[in-house]
Amino acid sequence: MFIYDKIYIFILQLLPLYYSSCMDGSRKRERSRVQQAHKIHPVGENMHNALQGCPDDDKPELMLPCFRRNAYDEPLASYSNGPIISQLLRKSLHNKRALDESHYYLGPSAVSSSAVVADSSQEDRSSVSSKDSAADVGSPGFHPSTVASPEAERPVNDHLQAKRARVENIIRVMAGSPNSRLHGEPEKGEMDARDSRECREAREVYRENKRKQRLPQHQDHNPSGGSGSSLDNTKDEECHKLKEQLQSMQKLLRQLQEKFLQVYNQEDSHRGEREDRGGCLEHDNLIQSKELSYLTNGNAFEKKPARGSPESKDRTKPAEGNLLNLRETKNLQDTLKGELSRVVNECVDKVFKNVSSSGLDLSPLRSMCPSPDVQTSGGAAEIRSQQGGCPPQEPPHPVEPPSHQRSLEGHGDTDAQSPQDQTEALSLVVRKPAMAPLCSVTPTTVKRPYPMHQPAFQFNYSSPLHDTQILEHLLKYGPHTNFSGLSCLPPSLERSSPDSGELPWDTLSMRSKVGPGHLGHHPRPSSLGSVTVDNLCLPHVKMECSDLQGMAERNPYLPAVSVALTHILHIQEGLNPNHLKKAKLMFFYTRYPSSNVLKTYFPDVKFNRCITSQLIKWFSNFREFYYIQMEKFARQAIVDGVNNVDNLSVSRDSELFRALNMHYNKANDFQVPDRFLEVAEITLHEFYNAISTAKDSDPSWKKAIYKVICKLDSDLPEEFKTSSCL
DNA sequence: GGTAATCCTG
DNA sequence: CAGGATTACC
Repeated sequence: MFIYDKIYIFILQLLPLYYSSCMDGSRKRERSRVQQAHKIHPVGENMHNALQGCPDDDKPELMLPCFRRNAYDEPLASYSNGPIISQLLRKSLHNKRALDESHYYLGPSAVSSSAVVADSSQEDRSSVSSKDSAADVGSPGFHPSTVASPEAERPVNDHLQAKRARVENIIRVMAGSPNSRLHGEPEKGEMDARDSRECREAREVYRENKRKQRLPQHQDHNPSGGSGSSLDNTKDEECHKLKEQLQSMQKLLRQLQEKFLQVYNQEDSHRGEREDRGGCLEHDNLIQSKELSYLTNGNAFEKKPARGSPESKDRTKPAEGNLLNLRETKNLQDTLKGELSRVVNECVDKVFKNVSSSGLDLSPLRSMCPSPDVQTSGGAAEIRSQQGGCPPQEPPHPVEPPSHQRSLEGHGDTDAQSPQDQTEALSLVVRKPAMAPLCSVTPTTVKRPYPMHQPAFQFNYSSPLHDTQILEHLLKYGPHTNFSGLSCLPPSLERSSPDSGELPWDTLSMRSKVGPGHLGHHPRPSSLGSVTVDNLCLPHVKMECSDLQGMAERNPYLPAVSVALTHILHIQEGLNPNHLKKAKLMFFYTRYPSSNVLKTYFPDVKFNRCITSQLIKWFSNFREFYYIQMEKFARQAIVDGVNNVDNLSVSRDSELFRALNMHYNKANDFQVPDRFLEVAEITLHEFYNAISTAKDSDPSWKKAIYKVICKLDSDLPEEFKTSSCL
């Protein structure tokens, strides 16, 4: 089996999970649009949809050894060079020539050593034939060429370059920004696949929603979590899958490394023979060595003589040649390690970034996860040191960092849009996901558009996303948590495949817990769903986290995971500032919510006696403020000489409303329902009448008013139920 | 007795 | 907004 075939297959195996984990914002927007059109909403999908969810939706067999041409044709067209793989393949070219020319040049059908190779080759051929027929192995122009003749080996090089280009492009696509797909309209097949996928999602959501709505909502406090068992099981499964996929990824890496070593050990045995074949091979080896040394950041090869230099000619000496081989092998190994490490890390980063790119600020994530940008520069050193070698770090792709930055900057403005970021006392070690409080819950439009809350996406963090938030949420809610109410998830992150262990990062499809940005402007197609009630069993999660963290720490290829998981251990529960904000907004509808209502509308809160009391206390405080304001303004009206209650009205311009709005809707990003104005006016009238009739002399004169007001509660919009953060 | 609402205080 | 005290209700 030839090295590039192995690389090729391996890369193609990695590709789907890359795609599955990397989804760009435009895709999400597109998805959102489609969802709206279909009146369905995005949700966590089961893993079964993983493959269909890939950009290559229509190629579910992508994971199989027999790859369809389309699986890599598309990436191929988008990118050009890939130094690392280029070097590897170039080297493999020499190896092949030296080892067994006929073996390879007989064509794919003759390659019987491995069905996988044969399939791959055939697929290669078919894939290339259309656009690259000149390089086709089986094409007429392709003939076994003598190694010594640079001219004659041109067809070979063409073919190999074609393959190399594909591998490189795949690598590049994996390593680079998935935004490449953004620049074009989604293909029809993709769209169709997506639509069908979303239909499945909708059904899934509906089921989950129904399940959630059956959750006990009575007030009997159930600290153990009435609905916890199944959810905990789900979380169990997700964590387990996550671990399995991590291991799968590691295994793939190891396998590839071993195969590389195997191939090159084999190569060593033929080294002398090859070297006798003439200067051409030697020349190419020199080129490769030199370029490898360049790519490997030169620790081992930095002193490598320049191409064609006198010193290089001496390399034909056996001892030196062997030494070189050893070093090349080592270097190649390191190169591969480094490259794969980078790719894996980038996959991880992509996962996080795409989660956060759903309208989230990414900067915190970048600071947390060694992003590819970082890795290729300063971070590379760390990785090298971790690996004990010096995996070459390919110079940063000229395109990639900008694309990342673009995507980051695209949402960067969300970073600044935290005028109302809650800073309330909050727990401590790790902040709960700071959800954007900025949602207009009413189905109507917001009073006015607030540019700062106009993200490109439906949901959006108003404050920088804490680095642990996503992973915290992942473990808290599980990869398949129904975030229907928070349907900001990139489609890619909602894919997973239970029956495929080859999608290691699919279950990293973290659901970010974000708040709806502008419900008014983006009628949320998620009314069906609701946030899965969190009955997190914290000790369990901690255990799982520990496992994951241990894995991550043991695996130097996953520094980002290691770092991230380290933070997960501090997951805490309870009400967070966003819950408070939500409660305040709910007050516009209900002044006297029952505990059942609270439980219904805070589905992401694990209710216990303390939490319930706290929530009730919140509303009590809200009422207190509300009545104080009413009394104050009623007395003021009397002082001001208002002699008719009919002259006492509450409008959005009135001082009373402003005071209330400032208290419950400080950011003023919520469209206060008109009903609240009516209730406020009624309350004001009640106070006015009571005071004007001197009923306030009675110590309990307010009770009558309370009795009236408590009947004026209105129903809460569904949006409150479906989203934990508004 | 338990729960929750209100009142009061910080 | 939380904590404590008081009160009301079941």
